[in-house]
Amino acid sequence: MLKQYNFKEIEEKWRKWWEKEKIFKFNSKKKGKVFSVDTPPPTVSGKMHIGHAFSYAQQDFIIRFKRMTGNVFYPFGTDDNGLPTERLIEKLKNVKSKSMPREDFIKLCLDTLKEITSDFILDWKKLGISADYDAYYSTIDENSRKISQKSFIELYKKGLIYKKKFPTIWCPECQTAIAQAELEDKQEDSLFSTLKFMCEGKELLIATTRPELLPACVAVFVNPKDKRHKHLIGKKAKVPLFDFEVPIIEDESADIEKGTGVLMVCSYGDKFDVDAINRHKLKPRIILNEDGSLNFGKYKGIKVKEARKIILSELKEKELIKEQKSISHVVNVHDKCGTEIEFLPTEQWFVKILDKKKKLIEQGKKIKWHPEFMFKRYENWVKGLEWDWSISRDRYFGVPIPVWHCKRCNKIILAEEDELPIDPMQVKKKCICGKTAEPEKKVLDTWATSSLTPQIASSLISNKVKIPFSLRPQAHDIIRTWAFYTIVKSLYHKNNIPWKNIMISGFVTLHGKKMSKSKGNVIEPQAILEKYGADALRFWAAGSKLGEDINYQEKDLITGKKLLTKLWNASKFVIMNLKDYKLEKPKKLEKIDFWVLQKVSELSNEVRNLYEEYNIAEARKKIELFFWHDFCDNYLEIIKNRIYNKKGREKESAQYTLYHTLLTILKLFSPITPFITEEIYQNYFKEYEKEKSIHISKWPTFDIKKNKDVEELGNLFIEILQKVRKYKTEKKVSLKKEIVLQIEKEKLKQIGSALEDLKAVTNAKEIKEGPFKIELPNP
RNA sequence: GGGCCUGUGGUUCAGUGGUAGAACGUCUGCUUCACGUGCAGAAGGUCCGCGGUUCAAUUCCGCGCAGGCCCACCA
Repeated sequence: MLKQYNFKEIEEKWRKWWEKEKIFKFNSKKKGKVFSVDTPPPTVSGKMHIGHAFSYAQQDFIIRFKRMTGNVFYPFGTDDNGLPTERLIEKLKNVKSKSMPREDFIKLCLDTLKEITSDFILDWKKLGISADYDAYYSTIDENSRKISQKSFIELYKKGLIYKKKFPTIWCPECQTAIAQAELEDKQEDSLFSTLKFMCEGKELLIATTRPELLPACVAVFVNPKDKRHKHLIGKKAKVPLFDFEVPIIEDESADIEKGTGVLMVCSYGDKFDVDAINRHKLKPRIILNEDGSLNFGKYKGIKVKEARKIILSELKEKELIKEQKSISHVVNVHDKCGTEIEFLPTEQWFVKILDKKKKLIEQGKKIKWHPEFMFKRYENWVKGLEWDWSISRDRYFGVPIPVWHCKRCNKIILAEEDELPIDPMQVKKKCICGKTAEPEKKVLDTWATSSLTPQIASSLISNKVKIPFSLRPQAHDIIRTWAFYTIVKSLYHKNNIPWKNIMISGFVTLHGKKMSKSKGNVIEPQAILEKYGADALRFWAAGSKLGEDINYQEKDLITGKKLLTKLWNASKFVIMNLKDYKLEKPKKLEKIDFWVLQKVSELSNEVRNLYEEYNIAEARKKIELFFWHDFCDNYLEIIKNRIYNKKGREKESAQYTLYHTLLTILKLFSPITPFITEEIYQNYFKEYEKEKSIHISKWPTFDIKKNKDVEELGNLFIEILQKVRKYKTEKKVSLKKEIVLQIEKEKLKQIGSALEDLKAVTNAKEIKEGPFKIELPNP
């Protein structure tokens, strides 16, 4: 100790020591109620990003606090299968999964993950995330696969999972079905063309942005209330360029105001088309392949966007376009790759959710949301659901769906529980009819597994922690996926909520804008760790209200670093002056000492309540204000005289106060800045305190009865001190300049035995009785 | 179009039914004895606008305006 504070050296030292000594290892025998955390398993992606750093830091504050008031189960996992992982591996290894043998690609994924995962996790450790890294899972490991497949089988048996051939949301880039939750908006420029359909020799105008779907047109809708078009109902319309006829049908959904009031229905332009075609039992014309290319005639193999151009120019050539204008509209794209989605009828597996919306909202209500308004986002999402949860993906690297189909009798054969985990591609099964069954090739979407993280985490410790867990921490962007799906699974499997509390972090923005790689406004946490250290980064993350976005500014990290320096220097001073401290409580405490102990005791309780309420920012502010101003600027100045010049009880009283006040400050700060507080604790307090690490020490409590007189004395004392300081500043003299002080009789009486302290800290030559007055002595 | 969030000194943000706070920035001053990465002091705000409830509104309610996020709109 007692040198310059070197965060790099110190943070690395304690990170390694915590790990070696297993300070954060879960111990089911430890006393106290277990606070269990359904830790978010980050998607393996090479590097931690700033949003991770922000939200994991926020959850770690709560968890480190909880550890000081009880027992904690804080596992750690990585989410490393499914589309995001496939895309990562494709990028890292410059391959395409669909152009490789399935087995080879899976092996490449597993091997690559082995290479990169430990480096990836290291970022979390560097940030000081106090998880039990031994309680580790990967969402593709054997145990997770088993739990995930078991869940599939259970839900299938309960009739909550079904398979259906249905036009579903399809990504032509990733060539798989995806779920509603994976859609994103994207603003796109487009041409809005009014085309000439024909009906009984007359032009029938229909506007569209998707002329390439003309060959998939199956009907034309008009509104029965539309006087202009009513007479057309029941007749046929001829599709321009392709010259086939489709029925004109009355349907209320045709908006009289929109476009020309006439609407073409294609298989499939959007969700509306899917519903319309089902409603009228029309026969779809499927013109798209799975890779988004057209499948017929001279357009064979041409991708949608290219085909659109060709068809438009052909329409133009034949003068079939009445009118055309450029518009900008919003289209749905796949969140993983930004590709416009299509609707393709494929056979997929779904979890029933649409008929349980009400129940799912009720479940959400039973959970305590921090902040509360985040529940609304959940509720809105559930209310707006239009599809059952599509869980199958036409990909390779995921948890296999543990079923076989018999082509002869159309039966589904489920894997037995004791075979799990199983890859149906590797195991032959016979149907009872005797025929060899076909293995299911599709895999489960990654959310189908990560929605089981409470079960997976619990299984790591022989299910010693039950569902519901105490807390799910996560960011708000995945309420509609991770939070929602976990609530679904927990309801279906356990008829329970997955956790009692959910805390939701905001985003990190830069100049008010969301950070994103494409915008190029990304700040990397690794660079912050390098320059300012984990404690400073955490201190920054502790400054924002839970759920609110935080606007990144480098100056906030400088503020954090300054706080750490101050904490270091103050501790240095205190410890230096505790060399001859006898560890005993003096028989009688000086009044000012009692005043500070009383304050720190109150602070400890307040901060405890704030942490309990997830109000980290307020807790940080309270500790900071007390530490910097009450403790450093005032108290340390006041007791310097007694420390330097006195002996015996007067000094011991100050030493006792210094010891307990500093230790308390360190403990209160320790959830936020774990490294520096551990360093100071280990350097001095460890010798006298029982606990091996400050992070497993008890939350400080004081056996102090609040004394109003002492509080008033303290306030008066500080008021006088401030007046003296102001006087000296205005006179432009040093704060150490000697003065003569005059104080009213009443107040002198109140100050009583603290007069000596007052005299010393104001450097008063004498304190006289009389109307309040400050004077510089005559030269 | 619907839902939610935000709007407070130059900047970033706390906060409260009764004189408005912090950090940074700015200005002035102060260095033997933890820290000048410090200490002391100061300047700086019709708390987005308009209504309503109230003895009292920056705070509660309603309506606007502005920004953000999510959803819907893709004829």
